[in-house]
Amino acid sequence: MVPLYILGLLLRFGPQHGYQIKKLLEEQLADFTQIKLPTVYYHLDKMAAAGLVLAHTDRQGARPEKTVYEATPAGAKQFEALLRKTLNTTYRPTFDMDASLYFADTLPAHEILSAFAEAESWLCHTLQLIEQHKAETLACLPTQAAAGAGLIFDHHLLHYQAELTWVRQAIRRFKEAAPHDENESN
Amino acid sequence: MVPLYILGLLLRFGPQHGYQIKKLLEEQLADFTQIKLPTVYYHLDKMAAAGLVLAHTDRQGARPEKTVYEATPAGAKQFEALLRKTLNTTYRPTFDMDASLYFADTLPAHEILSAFAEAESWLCHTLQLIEQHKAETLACLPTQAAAGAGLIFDHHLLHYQAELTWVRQAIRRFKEAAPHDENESN
DNA sequence: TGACAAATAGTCAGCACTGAGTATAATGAA
DNA sequence: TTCATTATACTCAGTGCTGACTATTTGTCA
Repeated sequence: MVPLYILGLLLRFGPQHGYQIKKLLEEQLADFTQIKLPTVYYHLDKMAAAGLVLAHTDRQGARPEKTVYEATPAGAKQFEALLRKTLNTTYRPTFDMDASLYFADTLPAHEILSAFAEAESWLCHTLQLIEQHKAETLACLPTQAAAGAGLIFDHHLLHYQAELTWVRQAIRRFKEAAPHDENESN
Repeated sequence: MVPLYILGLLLRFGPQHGYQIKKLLEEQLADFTQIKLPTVYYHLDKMAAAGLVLAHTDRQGARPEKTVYEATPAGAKQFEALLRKTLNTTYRPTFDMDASLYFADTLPAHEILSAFAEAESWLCHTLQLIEQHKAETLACLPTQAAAGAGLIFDHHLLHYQAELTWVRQAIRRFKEAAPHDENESN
């Protein structure tokens, strides 16, 4: 995943510092990835060793030197290979929540319910946020790029929507199972 | 995640070998986690060092010795803490697919479409599989345990459903964008 | 009864990732 | 003018995970 993003950004926007790549990731993909700066450097170093990117340090005047990375032809080839591979990955989610539900009988019902209640409101809020980002982003993007971006936004929206549906279902079921113990406040 | 599962299983089913824990994970949670055997041992060792589990090797006759792990009271406490923490984790998905869509303009439309077509049929198939597992599992489970398991199954079903909806939407959009080039077969 | 597969029970080296830290440059506020 | 943030640019040690390997035991079919 990470090498694909890095190579793609280098090819699309030209040579960059590690820090600039991180910034590009934030500007363009903040909602969809959480790649950290050391991760970027890790892969840049690795790809430099593999000849997929060229690292040349440049020094301007008395400034401290920076390292600029640039995709090589081998890198461009690798980018295409990764792109194809990624396109064919299958969806296989795992949810942390599931573990706690598997052991749900160990916890009092009201604790579970309050966790779910918070999840519900967070999801509502997040859905709105993403919807807003989508509108903003698509507004200032050329049409052919907007198509891909729009799909990515919808991908997340659909899954957040599904999560919300599920959380509400869970709340209903827990309320049915343990009709009412509202008076337990720790 | 993994320590939570391991401690929970040790507390629920009593002392176990590493291999037995792995088998329990497979029998009970195969659809929801893909924890590997070395991962189990890694965490058992760590938790043994931390005093959360007790490891005692037992030898029967001339057999080679095995290591049996058992949750300590400190382990039980840690289990509860992890359970609470996990219950309150927020849903934040990332999808590999998104990366390839972000660079979709680099690939010919028919390649993308065929990848999505395969994804669609795989999702349909998987949905049926999970539905079937759900029916089987819930049938042979006591009612209060079935509640948690049912929710976990529904969690996955809803998200696979969402993914399918999205894939179909994507296919429609790509077909609109690139009306017809059916005649490109590599 | 020997022979081959499958289950059982681990070990270990290596990879991906990141929190915490270092260090300088630009920018703004008092 | 000085001092504190913030932005820039990078390093490193430590964590979690797992593919590939080893080795024994237990069927099971010929």
